[in-house]
Amino acid sequence: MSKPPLGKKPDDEGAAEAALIAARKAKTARVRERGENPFANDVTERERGTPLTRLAEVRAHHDADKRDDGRHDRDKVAARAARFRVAGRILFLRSFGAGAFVRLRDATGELQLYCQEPVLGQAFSRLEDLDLGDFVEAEGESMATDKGELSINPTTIRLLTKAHRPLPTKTSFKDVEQRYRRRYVDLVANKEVQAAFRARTAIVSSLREFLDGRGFLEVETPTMSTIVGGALARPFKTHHNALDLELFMRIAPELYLKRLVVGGFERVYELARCYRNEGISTRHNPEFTMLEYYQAYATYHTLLDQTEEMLRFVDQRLAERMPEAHAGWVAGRTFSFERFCRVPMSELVSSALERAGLPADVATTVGAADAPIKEWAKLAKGKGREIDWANFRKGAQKCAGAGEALFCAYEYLAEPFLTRDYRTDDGNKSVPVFVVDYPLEVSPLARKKDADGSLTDRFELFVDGREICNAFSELNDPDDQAARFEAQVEKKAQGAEETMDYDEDYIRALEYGLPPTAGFGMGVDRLTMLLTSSPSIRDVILFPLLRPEEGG
RNA sequence: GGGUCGAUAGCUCAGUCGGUAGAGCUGCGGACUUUUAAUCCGUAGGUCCAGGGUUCGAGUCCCUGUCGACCCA
Repeated sequence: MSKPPLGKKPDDEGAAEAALIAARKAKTARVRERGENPFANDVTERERGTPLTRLAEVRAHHDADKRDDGRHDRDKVAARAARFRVAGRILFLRSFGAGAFVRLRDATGELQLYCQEPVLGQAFSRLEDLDLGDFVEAEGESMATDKGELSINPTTIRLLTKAHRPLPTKTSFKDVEQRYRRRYVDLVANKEVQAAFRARTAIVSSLREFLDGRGFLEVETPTMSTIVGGALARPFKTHHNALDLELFMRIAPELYLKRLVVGGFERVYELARCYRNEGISTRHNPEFTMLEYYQAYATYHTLLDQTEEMLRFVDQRLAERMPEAHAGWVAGRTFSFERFCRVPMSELVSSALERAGLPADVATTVGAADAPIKEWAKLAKGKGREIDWANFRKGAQKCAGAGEALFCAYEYLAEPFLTRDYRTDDGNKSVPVFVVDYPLEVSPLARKKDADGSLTDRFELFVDGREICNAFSELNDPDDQAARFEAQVEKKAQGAEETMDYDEDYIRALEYGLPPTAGFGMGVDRLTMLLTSSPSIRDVILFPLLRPEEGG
């Protein structure tokens, strides 16, 4: 690292922080003067002659020595005492005249050292060079204090890694922006943060387990492509120099995965990092992870059942792997997976109208100049339903056909009230709702219903009012697909930004034959938010996109 | 894009009516041999987000901007 130019402040450090860092560096120098390495490396059994024991293993060794209150019995621990070499980060440091408590943490848990001058001898003075946040190694017999705290009574202790920057104090680290910018500090300082990310990993691995167990093949498809497809969203652009090619980061893996079904992989899935050049909010990060899977010889009905199964499976696995945290999250949940509802979109609209006390033709006449919107608003308000009439009307006026109008009506009349309208029998929790049978116009890749060509064999799942899954029976008629691409190109020509490109190679693939197939997509980030009761997507993405720091 | 709230010590936060910048924790020095947010004594630490305005005087009032959080689209 180079030094900052003269006259410029080093980073954003104030003088006070610089002083804290200088004080720690002085300790580093003292350690060096003693001939010790403040960034030691010789920690393995090969160098030390004894194995390093994880903190949880020390606890496990004395598991049977616990009293009824969960503390440790001094005599029992003494009877089973053994010598351990342990290492970890100092989370807590308190010294007395001739004694000191040092609480260590490693990935498995925490354990304290009870350091005594008579036992450590000259090495006791080394404690002066230790700070909160340092990594240390200690070796000694296990013991319990009078207060029943399992401890190590070290005969040796040494610094492994000096932390030059102070960790936040026990008042904790709450500045939300800094927590995201310095996630490494957030993870140390805020315990529940680690739990959310461990949950994310557990969720992803149980999704794999679920699909692998059903004969799905996990694949990886391109994240850069010359064509934008598979969803409706604005892409990021990039450039390949050697080929002088403008490329787009993928917004969805869909079209590649279906090509693989054409090729004979009848069940494929991808945990796909996707990129969408859109706003940032508590539910949106520019890069996010989507699970998509495709299953030949299945329909969206198959996937309705499978989705319920999958969500229950994942939640069950999470409960098994993180029982304590899971119990806490479940207690905070306002939804339940006990029962799911399946309702056609048109029915959602008509029943929403009924619940709001509105006439049946609202959806078709809201765009008209003489629509009695004030009157309707009054009616709906009387039923406790605040509808965004201004935007509803604007949206309705832009609708090209009956399908778009139905979708618009659903968006404003029904979707905002899903959690209110669909509840468990006791009324305490919301019930997840499958919104079934989407209009053709808003579903450019889904198969038309055989019985009604204005609708598609498609559903979305809303849990707790949030969209989690999108799935449909795939459109496999190449001519129909070509016509839908053309409609998208037409929209783009008229200025629409969220459209798909015409993908000739995909049409060619369909011409070779895509068997009847059902496809499924789910936001992994949003699922994790849901299961861990996290209010923001940034709580489940380790390094969310942030504006760069000044001078950084 | 619109609205609400916020930015003061390394961290968490006070700051009254506009009148010398505060606390706890952290740090540093000291006391203390079983602490769990220890306790006690001492001490250090500030571009009050930036710019402009009002005023004898602005952390405080006004305007503009930057950044952030939340809600809505």
